Amino acid sequence: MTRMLEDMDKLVSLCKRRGFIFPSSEVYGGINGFWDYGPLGVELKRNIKDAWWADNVRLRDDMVGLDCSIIMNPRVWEASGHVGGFSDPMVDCRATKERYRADQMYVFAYVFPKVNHKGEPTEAWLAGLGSSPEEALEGVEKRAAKLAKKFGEPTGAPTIIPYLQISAEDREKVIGPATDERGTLTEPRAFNLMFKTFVGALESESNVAYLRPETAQGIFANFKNVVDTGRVKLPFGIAQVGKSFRNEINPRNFTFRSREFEQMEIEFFCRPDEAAEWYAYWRKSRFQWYVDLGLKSEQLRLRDHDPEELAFYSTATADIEYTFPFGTSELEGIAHRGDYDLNQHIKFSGKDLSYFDEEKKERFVPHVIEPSAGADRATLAFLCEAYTEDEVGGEARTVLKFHPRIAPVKAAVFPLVKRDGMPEKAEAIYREMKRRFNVFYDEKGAIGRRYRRQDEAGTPFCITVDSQTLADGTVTFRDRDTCRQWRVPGEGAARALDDLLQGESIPEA
RNA sequence: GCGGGUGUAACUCAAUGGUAGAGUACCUGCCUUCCAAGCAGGCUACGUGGGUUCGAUUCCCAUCACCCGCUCCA
Repeated sequence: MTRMLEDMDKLVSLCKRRGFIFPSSEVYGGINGFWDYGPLGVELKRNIKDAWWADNVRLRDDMVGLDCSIIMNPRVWEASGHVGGFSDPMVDCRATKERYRADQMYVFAYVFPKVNHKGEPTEAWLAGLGSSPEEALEGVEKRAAKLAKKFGEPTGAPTIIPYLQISAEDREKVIGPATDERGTLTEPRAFNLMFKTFVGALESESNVAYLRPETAQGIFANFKNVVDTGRVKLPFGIAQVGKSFRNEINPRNFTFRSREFEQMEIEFFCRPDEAAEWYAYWRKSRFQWYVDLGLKSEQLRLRDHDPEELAFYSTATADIEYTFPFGTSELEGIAHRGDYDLNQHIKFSGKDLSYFDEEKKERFVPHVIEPSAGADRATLAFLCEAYTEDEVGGEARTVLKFHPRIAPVKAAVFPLVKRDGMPEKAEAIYREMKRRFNVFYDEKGAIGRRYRRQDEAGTPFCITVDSQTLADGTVTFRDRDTCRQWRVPGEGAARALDDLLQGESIPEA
């Protein structure tokens, strides 16, 4: 009998109780949007990152790794578009996905003579862009003239209102600069996405720098270095795992949206004519990775973006989504980004970042497929998926059913009782295994209690030294999910554990 | 960002205008031959800062954190 985790509270308190995840700087009251990984959590997350690195980098012939600095030349963020509206209030258009500076947007309220069914004249609140109302009017006049054909000449000059002074109610009437639809503009918001800092002791505008909001740009910025030195040939990918920072307005849902988080990103470069194929490949391959590590349930899905949802430079994007207790959210995005990013860096850096194909004697800017995953989100999804409540011998138990590959502790070694030389035998096995696996030794309290403790930590196997061990040298192995036990020769215990961790199934009862 | 809620021990919760109690967990010892056993002992808390009051964990205000809904989400 298993049950899906129905709310996050249980997981949050388990994470705290067992040392997976703590609120950051908790003794000072915490800090919104930041979390710390405890002894078990750090092992879990590291195992997930290691699995990602092994499967996507080390075991492949077409991938190399990279580890870039978190603070980079601020021009990188101008090229990427992240620095565009820093500190200025911005307005988003829901229809066109464009973003405007609110202080450069003016609304022109026209009144046309044609009346509607209520007998009221037609109003049109047109938004225009410019550093002054006059400049903004230029773009708007044409659209007003078009409307005049339909509704008659406006009854006078339009009322000019800076967008920043529009009330929430009136905002619904405004027609965005690039649409004919009303009410698609959001309220003006300061967009301090990036954390700002200063390089050097002096805090002046000239030495402002940013903590990276994504690891991807470091890869693009190093594209030429890797091509020149890495002996790589298209198609190939560059992978990076590392911290990124976003000053989220509204961190929520445990670690899901944090201000400091860790990404696992790949930029896979290929010929433009092969990009669609590689996109399809990564879309499938990345989804399967989660399935193979245990996200087998219906909670996982792959969702293709609608055309109107795509960034303007992307021809296709898919999200790998997981249904958490708080809702369905993105674990990873796989985006076909075309040659947009490299071209941006070519433009801003003035350097040639094109690639010369020796075989075809062609020079071109490669296209890129970007599978971008969140390590913390993956960790959280694996925790939610693993969380199980069942019954053993009529007693409720909480167990984290992690895939052995990501389980923080691979096995626990116990003496059945603390006498007759059992602790010594058990500790010898523990010492031997510790050289290869993260294992745990425990001799305190009743055996059942020790098993349950390991269940809550997600330890897949427990190894117990008992009186029969003293007689014939065998130990018992106990499986976390079924509580089934079987005997294995003590000398072969490490190898037996290795086999089990490699996926060998447990013996039949 | 808006609205609502919560904040007492490691966890889950009580009580109280006169500084707090339980269960679980944890630690020590005894006992114990396989799934949270028992006995004895022990450690640990009123998020933070103000205010009212003779006295505040309790009332008020602020702040911080978390949760729920809306909003938002490169």
